[in-house]
Amino acid sequence: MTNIQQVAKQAGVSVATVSRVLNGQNTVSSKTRIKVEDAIKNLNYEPSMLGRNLRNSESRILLILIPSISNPFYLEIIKGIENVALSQNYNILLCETDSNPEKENIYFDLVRKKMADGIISMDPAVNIETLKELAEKYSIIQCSEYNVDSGIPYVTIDNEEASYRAVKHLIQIGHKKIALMNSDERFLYSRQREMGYQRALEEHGIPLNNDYILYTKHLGFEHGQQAMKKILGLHDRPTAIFAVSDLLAIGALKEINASGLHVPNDIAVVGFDKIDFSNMTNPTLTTIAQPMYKMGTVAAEMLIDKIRGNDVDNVILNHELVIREST
Amino acid sequence: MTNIQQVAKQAGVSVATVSRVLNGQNTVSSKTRIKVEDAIKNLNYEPSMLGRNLRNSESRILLILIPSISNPFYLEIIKGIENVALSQNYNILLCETDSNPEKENIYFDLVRKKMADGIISMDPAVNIETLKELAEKYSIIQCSEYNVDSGIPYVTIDNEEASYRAVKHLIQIGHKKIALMNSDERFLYSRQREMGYQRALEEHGIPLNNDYILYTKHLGFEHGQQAMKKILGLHDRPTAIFAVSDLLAIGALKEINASGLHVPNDIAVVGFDKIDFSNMTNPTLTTIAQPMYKMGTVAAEMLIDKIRGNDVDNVILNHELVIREST
DNA sequence: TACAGTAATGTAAACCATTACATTATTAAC
DNA sequence: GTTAATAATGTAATGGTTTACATTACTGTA
Repeated sequence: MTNIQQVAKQAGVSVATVSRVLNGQNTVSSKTRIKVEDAIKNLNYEPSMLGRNLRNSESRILLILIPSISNPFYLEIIKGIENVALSQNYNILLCETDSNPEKENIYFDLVRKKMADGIISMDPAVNIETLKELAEKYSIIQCSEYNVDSGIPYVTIDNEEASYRAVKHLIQIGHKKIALMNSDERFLYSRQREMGYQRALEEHGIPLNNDYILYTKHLGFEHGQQAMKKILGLHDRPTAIFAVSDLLAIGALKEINASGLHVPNDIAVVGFDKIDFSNMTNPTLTTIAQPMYKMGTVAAEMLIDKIRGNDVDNVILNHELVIREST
Repeated sequence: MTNIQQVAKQAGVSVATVSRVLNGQNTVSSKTRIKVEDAIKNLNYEPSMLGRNLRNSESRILLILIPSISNPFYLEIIKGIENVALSQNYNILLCETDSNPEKENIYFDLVRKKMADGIISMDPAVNIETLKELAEKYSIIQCSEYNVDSGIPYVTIDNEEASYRAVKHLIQIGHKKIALMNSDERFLYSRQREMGYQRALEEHGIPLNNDYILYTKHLGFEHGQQAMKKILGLHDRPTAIFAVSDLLAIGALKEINASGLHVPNDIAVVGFDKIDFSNMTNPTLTTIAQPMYKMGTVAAEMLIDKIRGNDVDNVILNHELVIREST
């Protein structure tokens, strides 16, 4: 494998000059530049990132922590991150934690060992204590899920308001018996969305009914089905479901269909996220659109900024209610 | 940031000894080992992958080339790859090419620049000439889609046979007018699946009808919808659809539902891949299950083997017909 | 006690590029 | 033609490991 010394020798210059040509510095005379470029072509030389990275003490790799790659919610975010990263000569390492602390730690080690320059964490179940500790030495951003008092910069949406709007929409089209299919109260977004749900009900004088609030362990399709089974078993069945994730909503949809009831005539359903699939179901799903791509680009910009040593501010992005066939 | 010299100094030994402790070599006396371990703990030392990688001329990163991260077909494969990779101390760089040669080239550069130790290509639209050239110098495996004469090792399934079985199933439950919703004939899997389709028809004395064979540009949901629209417009409508991808099939399903027809009573539908979502549709989708996770693990094992300098053989995995509500 | 043989440790080069600083070449001005 | 100023190039250290080879410390035996 050719290295920079061999190029220098072939071109009859010093390695410093070759390096300068490589990095596009303008202190090289065009005569020598051409000599060097010829030598590079001749020898088929490709500069080694290994040497460069060591010298520059950087890996040019960004870590993306997600709980599960199967949740399409993250896909658009990742695309956003990737585009910004690539444009700045960074690459991304996608890390699926399965919300498993051990796996998480393997990935944290990558940044400790200089294999990664920073982290964008999207895992709601991340070990926040470790993350805080890590954030003292390394560049870290939280995306979507965050912790207010951690001091770690984040980009997210206003979950409380989004949830409020979804529920208000259901109320406005005449529903009074509205169930909330929530995830796990450990997560901030879950608590915030529940608050929005409560606020909408209160504002319209609808009393809270605890039978109508369900929690699921995970945001998977099957969990939506299970939760919906419980709801269908209630003696006083709700006429509308607000699920905090499209996957849950799609599970609910499936279960309602299976029970012979009709959406939206018998039960209306609202989801959250506007994943691609929410448009492929029958009926299509009313949902809250998160600006996922944008969230990704912002997160990546924040992280790269932080890596460069700048201070970055938190960002709250706008959401949108998308009304489709399920309501 | 502490380095190995500082640890050596603190422990009162040489860097070689520290390195030996780090790499678990057994030529270190337990007395010194303890000294070194104490120093490591004291100084909070973490070995730098940058130095190590340079010295070892490796990056411990594997490149995964996929056309689109949005196609769930790849997700399980990726999980398989990742598990094997992690267990062998490799990390994976997920690269979405969008079947765009420029983007592809950015990623190829990573291996040229030693930023990656090898490639698993899953992109049917990959530039095979470049890939072949690259394969002479670097370790490369093709997964799912492959090229017979490229000399690049691959892991895949028997597409012709799988397709044959899917169509035969449709024939056995009484269908004679069976449409094939194919992708692009440029791709080997596409040609192979068409051959399986033809063989099944021939074997049962059903004449080929070219109106029943459609091609789509991409494997997306919308392309399935569009193709289905065309099919529904035929004066002699088929009674069954075999789509070469679940996403296409789901698009078809949606379109059939929208037109007021019933699946499977009016039109039966078979997909391909058994992605998670194929079980969430209404009705659930009959499909060919590819052993995606297994395919991933095998691909990763092959690649790591190749990186180690061993020769590897091609692998053909088994598929399975999963009969569900849509037929 | 001396010596061979083995176990433990150390020295220094290698991996490859970048860059502060030093040196040499060139240009401009008088 | 000299000198000063600037442009172009070179030298050598640096980043952090690993490891072949060299050296030293130990063990057991005669």
